[in-house]
Amino acid sequence: MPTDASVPPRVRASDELRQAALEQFATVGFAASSLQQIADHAGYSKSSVLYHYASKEALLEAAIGPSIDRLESLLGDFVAGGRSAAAQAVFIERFVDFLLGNRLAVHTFVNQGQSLRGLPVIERANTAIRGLADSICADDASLAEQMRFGVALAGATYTLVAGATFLDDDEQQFADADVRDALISVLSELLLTADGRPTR
Amino acid sequence: MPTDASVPPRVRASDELRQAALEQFATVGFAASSLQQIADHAGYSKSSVLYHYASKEALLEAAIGPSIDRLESLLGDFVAGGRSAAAQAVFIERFVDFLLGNRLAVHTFVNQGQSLRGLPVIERANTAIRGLADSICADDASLAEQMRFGVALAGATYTLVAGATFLDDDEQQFADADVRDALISVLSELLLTADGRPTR
DNA sequence: ACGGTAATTGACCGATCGGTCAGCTCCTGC
DNA sequence: GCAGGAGCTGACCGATCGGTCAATTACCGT
Repeated sequence: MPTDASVPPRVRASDELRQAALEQFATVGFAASSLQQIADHAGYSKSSVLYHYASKEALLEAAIGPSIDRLESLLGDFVAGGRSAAAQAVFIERFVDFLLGNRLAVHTFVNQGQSLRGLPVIERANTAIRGLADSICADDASLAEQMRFGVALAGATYTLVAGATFLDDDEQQFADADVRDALISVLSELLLTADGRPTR
Repeated sequence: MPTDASVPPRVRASDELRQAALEQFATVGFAASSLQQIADHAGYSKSSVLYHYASKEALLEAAIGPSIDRLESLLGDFVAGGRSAAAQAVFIERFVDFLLGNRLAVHTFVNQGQSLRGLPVIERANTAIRGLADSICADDASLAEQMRFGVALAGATYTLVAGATFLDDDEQQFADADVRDALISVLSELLLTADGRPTR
């Protein structure tokens, strides 16, 4: 009789495994993550992992694919929406929210996008990142201009995503909302070129 | 009789192996680099690798240790030299030169500093990077201020070091000198706070 | 009560991993 | 001429890798 009172709390094994795999991939890397470790971490056997996911590569696809979808969607909206200062500001906000909401996945395909070349899902991620850089950076921009974009995107991503490694432990406890605001302000400062700042 | 006319051109096997290992570690990652691959890439056998270097970890130490030494030295000079705007400008220049001259090693210990935790040489690198962030960033800085530093350092590092993955192939051919100038100007813009810019 | 399917597991496979060891070829000092 | 060390290598070791497979369990509609 209860529509869904007893069913919803149960977590699906495939979801638990996918989450455990994502954490392993992000923290120790795809190559160094064994199916055995992932299974142990999730409380299943290695065979169960391979029952739910056809291969280690399929597990990576399931772990980071959705985040790449969101990035592609974000990128598509931006390309379609023009490059006015207002549109860029909106994009920066959405991009920071994307980073905050997909830290582990972004960490995985940004940090390992080079070493894992050849895997289809990684190629998709690299293509999206490349498109991101191309679309936000005018083709005729000077080298300094391009460098500014590169530093902003890479810096924001790396700071958020790998900050756990290098920042003070104190800073770890900053609320995401504060980090979000600070990051948006720094990115705006770097990326909004419509405010009359010349090449340099 | 010739003092060193015939000897110097010969390259030492240990150097060839160290260089091949560095390239493998930077491009496919430490975990995914096998001693066999490194040996093949350098034109030796796996046994030869283990003759010159006691272990895979010792090979990593030999490959990136010297670069970490230089980073520590750079950091020590900066700490001892005060934090005037002029000193910061000099530091930025030296830091960019360090990045340009140690791309592969920096790529290795920045990108894998988290996943390879526990290896002594990696701990040393992480400590140096942490010291870099602490020393260039005032303790009482606002979150936005700290974020600016984080974005600058991480962005500069990642842009230079992993840029090959995401930047246009066209940009690959920019001369190092041009990249150096552009990067120094962007970093100066972000890091030099003595020019009267307030927190935001 | 029963047939079927989804879920889970341990046993097992070939390949490859980092590392050890004995032996081989040189070159050099005596 | 020869002892000896440096450089280099193939054979080999136990461990672990990703992946296959058959068997077991639990739950389902009929």
